[in-house]
Amino acid sequence: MANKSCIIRLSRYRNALMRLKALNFVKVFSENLADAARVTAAQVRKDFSLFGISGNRRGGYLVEELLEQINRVLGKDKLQKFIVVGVGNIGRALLNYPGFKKNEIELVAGFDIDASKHNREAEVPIFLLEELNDFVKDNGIKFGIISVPDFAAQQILELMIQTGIRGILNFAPICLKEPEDCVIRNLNFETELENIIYFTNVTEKTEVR
Amino acid sequence: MANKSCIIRLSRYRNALMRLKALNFVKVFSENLADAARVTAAQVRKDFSLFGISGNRRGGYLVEELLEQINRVLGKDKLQKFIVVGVGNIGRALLNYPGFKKNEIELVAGFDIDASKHNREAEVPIFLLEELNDFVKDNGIKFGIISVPDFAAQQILELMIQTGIRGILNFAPICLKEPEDCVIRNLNFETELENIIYFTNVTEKTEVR
DNA sequence: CTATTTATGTGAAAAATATCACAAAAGACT
DNA sequence: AGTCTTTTGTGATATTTTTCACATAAATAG
Ligand SMILES: NC(=O)c1ccc[n+]([C@@H]2O[C@H](COP(=O)([O-])OP(=O)(O)OC[C@H]3O[C@@H](n4cnc5c(N)ncnc54)[C@H](O)[C@@H]3O)[C@@H](O)[C@H]2O)c1
Ligand SMILES: NC(=O)c1ccc[n+]([C@@H]2O[C@H](COP(=O)([O-])OP(=O)(O)OC[C@H]3O[C@@H](n4cnc5c(N)ncnc54)[C@H](O)[C@@H]3O)[C@@H](O)[C@H]2O)c1
Repeated sequence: MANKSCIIRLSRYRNALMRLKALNFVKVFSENLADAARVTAAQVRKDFSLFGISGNRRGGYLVEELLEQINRVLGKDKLQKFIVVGVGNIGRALLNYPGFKKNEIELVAGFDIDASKHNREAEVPIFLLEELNDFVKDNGIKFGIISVPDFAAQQILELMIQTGIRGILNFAPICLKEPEDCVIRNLNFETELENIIYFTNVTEKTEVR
Repeated sequence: MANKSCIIRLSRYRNALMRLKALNFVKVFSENLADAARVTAAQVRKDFSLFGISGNRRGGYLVEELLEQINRVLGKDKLQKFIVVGVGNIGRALLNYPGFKKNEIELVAGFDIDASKHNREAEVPIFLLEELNDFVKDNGIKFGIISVPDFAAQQILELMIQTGIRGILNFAPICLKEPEDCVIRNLNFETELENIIYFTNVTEKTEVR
């Protein structure tokens, strides 16, 4: 089975292809995609090979066709709906972001315990947490985003699982455990910053060669 | 040299240790840290071994001491200052987040081309983009965050490099290339969501075993 | 129509990363 | 003081991931 980094790369190829398409490009070479995704050309071709995606020898790949094939792999052939729990700074930023819609991702509703965030008339409605269960079940939602404070994250995870959510992006700085039948990706900005700090310092020291 | 995932894990161990410390725990075992970071105990010990971090056979590790050692590795023994370019939804969320301060990370200023975002009296001041160069040089800032729209990202990267910034977290959905002497981490929410969509669908299909 | 060029597709090789498994150290118990 | 128990620390081993390198197919040119 494909691994996580492989799928990240597919997303990046896709991103590049969308831009090329917008510029009316017809063909693209593994070399080009490699540049866009910051990997080697061999990696690009190997990734495609894994999913049986093929181009034309000598002619490279047709942008339109390749995009379609990647879309199929990534489940972008249909709109994917997410709900957001925790409508604070991050939650709001996500709900306001217009870029998702262009990519077959839709954040359909927000949920919060704070009644002052409640607004069922908004373009993307914000409901009370108690309404989560019914909403998810009625609308067959499979995906959720956790953007509540750390101490509430585990509890929200359990609630989401109960309602039937199967894939979660977690912004709380707690490493949530993947239950049996659910995929979780923990994103921690602080960890990202610490990574940058470490590698910046290391390369500075290493440079004295 | 340590790799990226290894440093991510160190951050996670650190996060867990901070919580244990707050609860007045004195000792911790590799098994405990493994649980917190969702890895194996052998991995934890191997990671420590790589940095010459050692505990007491039989006695595990002393929380306080271990924390200090990890802090040293991660550069958390002194405050690390970041600037943020692009004070929109994401930029604002970051600048408002109080959690960074507790972890020796400080976002010291924001910069934006939009004059209406400008506010040099705010707790964290927001300056005009033109002021970036002097500010970074005068204050010896090494780290930056890019949270401008995708079309502006490359240009901001180049500007940051010129001013002397050496480590960057990029939120724009463009895979920026690492220049020679600079570390860049590209974070793309859409890619993260696509990852979740893919693996949720795959595990659903795989489950029919 | 044949030769040449060029980019793909993919096994084989190499490199990177994670796991195993167990000797060694140190506290606990008698 | 000696034995037992438990957990670390780390070479050896296994697995995963990436890169290499080249045969193969298609397009172009002569
Ligand atoms: N803002 C940042 O830049 C940033 C940086 C790093 C990490 N994070 C993490 O991301 C998460 C969200 O951050 P934020 O800045 O948006 O926080 P925030 O405090 O602005 O918003 C949190 C929201 O969650 C709601 N909430 C609290 N408990 C809830 C519950 N049980 N159920 C439903 N809603 C609940 C609150 O009412 C609030 O609206 C936090 O875990 C934070 O640690 C944020
Ligand atoms: N908000 C989200 O949830 C989300 C999700 C995915 C990706 N992103 C990406 O993160 C980045 C920031 O998103 P956002 O929602 O905060 O956008 P935003 O539009 O709210 O804010 C962008 C800010 O950048 C400023 N800006 C524009 N050009 C600039 C320049 N050349 N120099 C300095 N400032 C400049 C604008 O004035 C604005 O204040 C974007 O690249 C976006 O694609 C955001």
